[in-house]
Amino acid sequence: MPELPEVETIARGLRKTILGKKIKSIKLSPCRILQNSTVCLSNKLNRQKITQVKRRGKNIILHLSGDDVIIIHLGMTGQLLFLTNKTPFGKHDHIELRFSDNTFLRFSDIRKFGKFKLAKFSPQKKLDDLRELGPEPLEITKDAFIRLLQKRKGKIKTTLLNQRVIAGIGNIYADETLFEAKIHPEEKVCDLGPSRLGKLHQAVRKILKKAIQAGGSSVDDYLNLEGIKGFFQLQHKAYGREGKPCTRCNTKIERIVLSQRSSYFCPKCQKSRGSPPETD
DNA sequence: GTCGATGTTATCAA
DNA sequence: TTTGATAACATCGA
Repeated sequence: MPELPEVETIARGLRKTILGKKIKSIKLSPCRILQNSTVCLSNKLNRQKITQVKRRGKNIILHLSGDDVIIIHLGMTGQLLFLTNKTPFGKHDHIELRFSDNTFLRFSDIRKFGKFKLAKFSPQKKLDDLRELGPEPLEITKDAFIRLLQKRKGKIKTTLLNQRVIAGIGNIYADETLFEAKIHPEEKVCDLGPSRLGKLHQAVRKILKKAIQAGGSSVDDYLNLEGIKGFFQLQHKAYGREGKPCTRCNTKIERIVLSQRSSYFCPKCQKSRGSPPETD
């Protein structure tokens, strides 16, 4: 499931493989992933160069030589693959850009929750798809993070998953982050207090950075551009570890359902304890 | 062969 | 305003 570290890994790969290349042709099988008409897409993309590759939350943004951008969201099972040989379209392959040096960028998506969209870019106006996103977790300062979260009413896990609050965190990194910060997923954000929110900010930075270094987590189907797995799943301490011993205290990791998703946590390390008295 | 789990976002209801 | 449920979709495993 591509979250910030996986998407960042892919964006870095794209800069190494397709930056500056010219689109020669495009191949697509119409489906809901495509947000534009196929005719319009082919016409507009032809002969354009990839001038910039960016990431915002879980979105990849390819800037083109005109004032167009391609916005890609991988959903749950979306994959981007860089190919140097012509290989036939499989059942789950949906879009392919062919570059003038006969290399290819292919978008595959088993469950078709991904998005591929061509949009107009202007430096003044934020793109529709990105406007509602909260700040980048690796860019926001500790003070701003605390101020941002203090306003929220819900449970901390649900809040971390909300892209409008903070962008790029999904189920895996929410669980890993809360484990690192020793916070129970069901704890109310407003009960955490500035000191524990500060710890959480630190944990978010630590976990996301380590995950990017490891090339992301390959839980069932994530692969990078070259088709290679990430390594961070080997360092997961909470996610997917129900019944296994906590790496800190040996207590069995528990699983509960929150916002219709699994939440894994250590019942001993991550006790709900409300706001401790603040000394300052 | 059926059913539940997987987890992202848009949309709609409360 | 905010939260919660549901649908979109395909595969895997019990």
